[in-house]
Amino acid sequence: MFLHIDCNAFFASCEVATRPGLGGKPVVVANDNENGGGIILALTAEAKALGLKRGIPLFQVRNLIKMNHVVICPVDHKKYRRISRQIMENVQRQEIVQDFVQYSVDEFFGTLPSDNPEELRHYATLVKQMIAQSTNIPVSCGLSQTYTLAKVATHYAKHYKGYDGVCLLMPENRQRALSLLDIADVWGIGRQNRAKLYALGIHTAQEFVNCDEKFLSSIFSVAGLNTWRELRGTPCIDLHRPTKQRSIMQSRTFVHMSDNLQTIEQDIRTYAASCAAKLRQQQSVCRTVQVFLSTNRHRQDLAQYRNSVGIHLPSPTADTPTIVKAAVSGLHSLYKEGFLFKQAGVILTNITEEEGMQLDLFSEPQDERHRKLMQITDALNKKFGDDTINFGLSPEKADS
DNA sequence: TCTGGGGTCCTAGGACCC
DNA sequence: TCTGGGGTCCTAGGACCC
Repeated sequence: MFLHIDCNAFFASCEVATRPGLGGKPVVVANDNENGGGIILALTAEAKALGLKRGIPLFQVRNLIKMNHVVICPVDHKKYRRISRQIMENVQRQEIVQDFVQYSVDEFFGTLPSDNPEELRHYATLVKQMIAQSTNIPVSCGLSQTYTLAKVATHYAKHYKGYDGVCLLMPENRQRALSLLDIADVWGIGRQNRAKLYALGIHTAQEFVNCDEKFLSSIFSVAGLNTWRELRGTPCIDLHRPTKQRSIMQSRTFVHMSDNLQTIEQDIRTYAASCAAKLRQQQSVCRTVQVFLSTNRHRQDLAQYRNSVGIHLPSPTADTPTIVKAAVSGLHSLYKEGFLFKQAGVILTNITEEEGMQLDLFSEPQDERHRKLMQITDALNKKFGDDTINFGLSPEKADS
């Protein structure tokens, strides 16, 4: 049986677990910036009870937050990654769950070697209790015959108190569970597919399951069909993924809209440099540097422009100056006067292993001095903090 | 005033080959 | 009436996820 473990309101739970005095209080985690922007990313049950929701901008609920003394915690991804790793290690050490994989910072999958409902429930409860004791993070567990069905089970474990955080979805109660589930709540059905299905009069997961396979394959891609098969009890999702990232991205929404190429360029340099550092951390090189630039899509009263460009490097590299230079040239090719920009970012793609990288016949071999410089920079930043040494962050020094 | 920031995979279509 | 017929590779963009 497949097991799915989902941390409840993970970011908010992490704050409550690590900051004394927050227990029982309404707490929201938001990517607040100095200007008061940002949106709610996670919230405790007490905050939900006040009518707050994930995804809404803080400025819309300032009064509600003030009146009810809601605690706002700035988002702290480092902390969440640390706690996530603890959970992972603790579950592995317990040796109950097999084929254990981390799916995201707050979700895990695995299998349990039993068909006996009571045994399964017992094991899942043990795992849940162990996580609560060792990290103070409440989790919900779902068990069923496929990953997708296990996530359905977790949905019920979360929303019905009677399950006490552990829900077992067996074939005999599957039809009932899927009849009560909105198709939009199924893993793999996003906004577009939901709209298509609603338009066809299909609203519940069971109605989707009842569809003819041939008919569905004319509307959906393989991903949609896999979801259909998984809901019918046939496992066909593989969660095995390469450990190294295949793209590395950094972007920001600006506090103030800007048409100033110089300041945007500064930001792009910073993003490109930190992407390059991440790339070296996983011992990889990239062949393409993508840059994107966008106006504020929420301001339909202003002229809109968004565009992106991919710069191909002559040979795969993780060299900061090379990547920064490419990103800057990409930005210059995108930039247009007469628009107020709100967001920009850099994405490194075409990532391969540093070992055995292919050199272009006509390109210069990687400058050994550059490599040394990168190594020393990374070592110093690791020892003394991320911003000890920066690269090419001021235009006049870009090529030095 | 004010609306994250990351990721993955798939597909359609164009360029190019013989 | 009727304008080859396969292939491969690459890329941008779209769909999904958290």
